[in-house]
Parts: sequence; structure tokens; C-alpha cells
Amino acid sequence: MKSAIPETGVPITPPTIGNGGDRQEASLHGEILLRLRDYVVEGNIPEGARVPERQLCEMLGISRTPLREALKVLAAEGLIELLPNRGARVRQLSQRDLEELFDVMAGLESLAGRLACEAITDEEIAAIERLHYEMYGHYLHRDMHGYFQTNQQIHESIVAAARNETLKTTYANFAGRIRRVRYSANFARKRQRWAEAMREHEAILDALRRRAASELSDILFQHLRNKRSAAIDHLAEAQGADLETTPQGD
Amino acid sequence: MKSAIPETGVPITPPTIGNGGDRQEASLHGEILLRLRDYVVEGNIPEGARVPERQLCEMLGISRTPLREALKVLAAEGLIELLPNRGARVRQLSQRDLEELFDVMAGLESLAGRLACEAITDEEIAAIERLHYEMYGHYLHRDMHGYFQTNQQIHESIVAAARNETLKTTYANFAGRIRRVRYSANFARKRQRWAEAMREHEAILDALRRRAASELSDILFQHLRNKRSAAIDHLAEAQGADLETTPQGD
DNA sequence: TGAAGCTATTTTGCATTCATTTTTTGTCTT
DNA sequence: AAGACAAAAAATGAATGCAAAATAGCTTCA
Repeated sequence: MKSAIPETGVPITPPTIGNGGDRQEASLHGEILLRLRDYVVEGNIPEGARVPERQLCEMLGISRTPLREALKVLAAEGLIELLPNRGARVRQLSQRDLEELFDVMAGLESLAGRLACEAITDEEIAAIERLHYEMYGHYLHRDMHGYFQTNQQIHESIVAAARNETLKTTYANFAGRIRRVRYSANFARKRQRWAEAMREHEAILDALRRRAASELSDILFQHLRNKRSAAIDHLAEAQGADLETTPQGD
Repeated sequence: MKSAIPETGVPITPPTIGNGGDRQEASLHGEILLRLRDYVVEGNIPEGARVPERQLCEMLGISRTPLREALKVLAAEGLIELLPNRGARVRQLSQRDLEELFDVMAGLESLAGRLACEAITDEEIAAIERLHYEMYGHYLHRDMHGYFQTNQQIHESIVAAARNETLKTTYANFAGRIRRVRYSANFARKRQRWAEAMREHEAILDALRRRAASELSDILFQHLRNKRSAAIDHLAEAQGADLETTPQGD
């Protein structure tokens, strides 16, 4: 009665996120880490569900030692919780946790914008402009999925332009933690919020062209803050609905 | 010839940094993690030195399993490197690494200041003012150690005022990574830089009193940027001197 | 009938053991 | 004598085994 994990074969997820993009692990432990991280980030394990080690071992076809090492790392990353003598649980993010995570993401993007102004090339700005127009197309066609993806590409481009691998890795880490939420938050976006976001993106581009570091920093922070509000609101509704179907763990 | 670790008993370091302040681990693995982290952060193992697991096990009086779990976590935190089949090394920070780390720290403090403006109380500001005057005293008395400590307290107070545990933990993590450098960088500070730093701190307090979020954000970033320059310069000298005494690992 | 207590099973935490890989050491050849 | 090859020693990576803790199941008693 506590399977928590579906019977599917283990899906190796696309090379999207992760710890920062290094997907060339050789050791078994490293491979397991990548697979487990994706498995959790993709949402294959219900939040707060207990996950017996034995089951994960069978699923992944390995012994408990490397699995436990991977679990420790995932716990350090904040994706799961490790209760002493009581196993691992997918970390349940409270509303407050989400607010905090969004704010830190906002701070990181704000920093990325500031640093990007110091080093970004005209070509990179042009590329972001192209993405912006592409996104505008998705907006006009009501293509939420495309909009979401392009939006994410824009933000990743800014982070890349910051020329700071440490920042990039940290950003990817936090992005992984709130990935599910972020996704549904974007889908939940009202059309009116879309329009706002488009205007904000235009302001971002404008500041970027002028290399106005602190101005861009402000705009990006506010932009993410607005996203935060949308996401939190949406999540509050969703969790309210969930309360009837999903009983609490304990 | 590869001891790398002195014969001393394992020192339990003071409860300063760590992962965020949670120092009530019950499990052996958790205890080991805290002790090892401090041990590394305190600089008891030479940079880049190879650290045989067996030796650490004897030193800590445990078997390899929990030790290896702790090593994996420390590697995820960026304190050590794990080379496949070739053991753990204390991560050697290049000059570029340091620049990146300082910039991320600057971004985090900048964010902390921004958030602090939303929630900080008059009492907290008063407390920071007291610290500021205390620091001024250390400055006048040329007490570098006291100055360093009080300075750190001020920055930690700002982070605390941000009311964001996630940010606090992340900040502590990065602080741990560059602790040694930061320390020596402060010691290396020229008196002229001291005067600048004092002025910057006054500007910080001013912006904080007015709850001028984006202004404070800018000032804090610049303040840390200046620290970065001082630290990097100092490190460049120190590393240059080291090159004659410390032969490279390989 | 229901709840409390006790036992059995499962699960976790850590130690130990086994298999590879790396590093060292010794020997041989040129 | 120097370099190269090979065997031994050591270290790492992973699996297995064992003790303690937790959960589940059963019995007993009110």
C-alpha cells in the first residue's frame, strides 16, 4: 500500500536541468544521482511520500550503498528530506518555502542581469531579441507551452551571459527545486499576466541594450517577484483542492 | 609522504558557519559531515592534497561507508573534488573561481539587503548601528581581528533581517567555501581600504534606515565587489609566493 | 468492540567483504 | 645506468551482512 513509485521502467529524462549540465558521469553513484534527481524533479514520486530504499534499488538495479550516497546528496540539494531511521521523503514545499525559493531565484536572476551587462555581446542581445519575438508569437497564438519554453530560454540566456559558472550551477539547482511548481504556475497564468510579462521582458531588453546594470537588476527582481505572486496564488488554490484527495503523510 | 593530515585529535570547531546553523545531528553520518566540513573549512587539509579514506576513517573512528556519504555531500557543496577512482581532494580554487564566488556572494547580500528593507525593524537597525560603531572602534584601534568579526556580524545581521531561511543557508554555504580566503583578505586590507569600507558601511546604514531597497541592493553589491578586488589582489600575491614553496599536486 | 501492549517483520544505519582500478615497486632489457 | 614492462600493494567503488530502530500485525484485556 506504499508503493509510491509506479511500475514503469526507469525513464531517463531529457538533458534539461540537473546540477549544472554535467551529464558525463562515469561512476555508478554519479549515474544514479543524475537519474534519481531527474526522477524526483520530474515529479514521479508524490510529494511527502515515503520511498523505501529497497524499492529504489530494485528499480535502478543497484545495491543500497550507491543509492544511499545519492540520497544524501539530493538531501543536501534540498530536493528530498532524510528523516533519521525513517527514510527519505520527497520534500514537501510549504507556501513559505516557495516564497523563499522564488525570492532567491529572483536575486540570482537579478545578479545575472547585473553581471551580464558587463560582458554580454551584441550578438547575444540579438539572440535574446529573437527569442523575445518568438515568445511574442507564442503569446499571440496562445501557445502556453511554447511561451513557457521560450521564456525559460530567455532567462537562461541572461544567466549564461553573466559568465559565471558558479552562478549558473546554483541557478540550475534552485530551478530544479521549484520546477514542477514553476511549470504549473506558468500554465496557470492569466492572459492579463501574460501581457504584463511581455512588457516586463521588453523593459529587460531595453535595459540590457543600454547595459544599465542596476536598472536591469531591479527590473529582473520585480519581474520574478510578479511571477512569484502568480505561482503562489496558483499553488494555494491547487493545494486547497489537493487537500480533499491527498491525505497527509502523517 | 602523503599524510596531508596532521596527527592531532579531531578538533570540533566552534559553532560558527556550517550549512546554516543546524548543529543537532543525530546520525553518525550527519555528525561526520559536520565535523569533516568544519575540518576542511578550517583549512586543516592543504588545498589540492589527496586525502586517503582510510586515514580519515581512523582519524574519525568510523568505517568507510558513512565517511564516503559525507564526502559525496561535501563534493556537492563544492568544498572538495571527487576524482573517479582517485579519491577526494580539497578543492583548489582558481582565481576565476574566487571571482565567481565573490560575485555570487555579492548577489546574495545584495538580495538580502533588498529583502531586509521590507521587513527589518527599527530595533534591528539600531543593533546594526551599534555594531557599526563597535567596528569603528576596532578601526581606530587597528584591531583587525575585532574589525573582521564585527564586520561579519553586520553582514550576517542583514542576511538575518531578510527573513529568508533558504537565503541564509545558501549564504552560509558560500561563506564556508571562501572562508579562508575571506579571512586573509580582510587581514591583508590596507588602511586605505578600511576607510573606504567604513564609508560604504555608513551608506549601507543610511539606505537601510530609509528602507531604500534597490539603492541598498546596489550599495551592497558594490561593497562586496570592492572586497572582491582586495581579496583577489591579495590572493594573487600569496599564490605567487606559494609557487616557490608548494609544488603542484601533479 | 475497541484500545493498549507485545511480538514479528521490515527498514534503516553502519561495518565488513569483494572486485577493479590505480599506484608503487621491482626487474629486465637495451 | 636509464627507461620500459610487469607484478605487487594499496586505494577506490560497490555489494553483502549484521545490529538497532521502526513499523505492522496480533493478542489480550477492559
